[in-house]
Amino acid sequence: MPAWVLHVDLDQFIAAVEVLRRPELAGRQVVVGGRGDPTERGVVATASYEARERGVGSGMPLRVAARRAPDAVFLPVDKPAYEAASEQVMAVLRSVPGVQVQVLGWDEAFVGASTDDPEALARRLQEEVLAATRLHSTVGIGDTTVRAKVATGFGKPRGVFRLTRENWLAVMGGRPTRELWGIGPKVTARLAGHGITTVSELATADPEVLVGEFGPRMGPWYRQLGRGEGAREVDPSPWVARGHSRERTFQEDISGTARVREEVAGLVAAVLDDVAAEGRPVVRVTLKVRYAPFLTRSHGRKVAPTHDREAVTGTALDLVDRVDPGRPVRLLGVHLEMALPEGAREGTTPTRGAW
DNA sequence: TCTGGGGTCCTAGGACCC
DNA sequence: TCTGGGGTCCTAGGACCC
Repeated sequence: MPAWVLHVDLDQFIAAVEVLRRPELAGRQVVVGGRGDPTERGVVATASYEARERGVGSGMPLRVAARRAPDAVFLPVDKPAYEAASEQVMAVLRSVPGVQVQVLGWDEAFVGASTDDPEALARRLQEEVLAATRLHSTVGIGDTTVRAKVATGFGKPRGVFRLTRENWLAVMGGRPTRELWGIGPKVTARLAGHGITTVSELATADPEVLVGEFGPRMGPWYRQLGRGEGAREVDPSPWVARGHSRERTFQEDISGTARVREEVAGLVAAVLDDVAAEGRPVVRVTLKVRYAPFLTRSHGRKVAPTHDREAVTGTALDLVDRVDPGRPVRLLGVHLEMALPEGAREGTTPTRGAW
């Protein structure tokens, strides 16, 4: 039996979870983001289809969303609720016999399986997730992770779509490179500078041109993306975080070394709690500063592997010395990188989290 | 209109060493 | 006239994704 990769993606995940516990919101314009106050600094995490019709989309400042959809219901981001729903969904997927599950995020996962009828498996996954959680999903079927992920976009909402070596170029060849997973606005522009604007042009691009533009690693990888190639199997091994971070955008810019130190100390304490839960030592401390209006700088320092909270806090506070005391600060962030566990594998292809 | 938060990985350039 | 040079570590920034 042939091996398949299925990409399961929940439809409107965050908005759907909110509507499930507030049925009166069904059919209304719902915008989830920040603390749910559209007069505050913050952006849209998810908008319901009804809100999207008014031009509201992910990443948009809440203030703009409120202007476009003045009648929308604004809700705060409730991370624990989404995590709980996500765990339920993943448990359902894992309960299916003979499949391997690779979680990509709250609302999506790769499912690997050998079957003669991948569409039947896709429908079964959708039905079981719906029955257990009342959440609808779309499934992309592919012979690689890249094709499965892209296929999902053609199945939305609540559908199933198959993309393989046979139909990849017929379906994707004429489309813009931007539609590929991992190609954003910057790379799109750089490709266009070489006359490469479609997927088929990328698939057949001169490898030397791509290496010259993007380097020996990313150049060949982008060409592979254009061909829909990638991993043929899912990786079910447990996720091992490289680091943890906390950052905070202030509703009003702050200033003064004392205030900055106070905020940094609070952020470090929170991240240290996350790190402690994993039991691995800290090996690098990075302080992120966003000055008004929007200039971002980072200052990092490698440290000898340590579990000592005071040492880590001290390093973070030392880094505050690099903050310009004369500029108002809009955001502060602390990132702690941890030592990898013994035997952790290093990636062999460019992997943005999930590839 | 004014730009979140939590992640991952890659690259460039300087320091340092032999 | 001469400006070595390759490898590795560290840091800052960039790009992308959900």
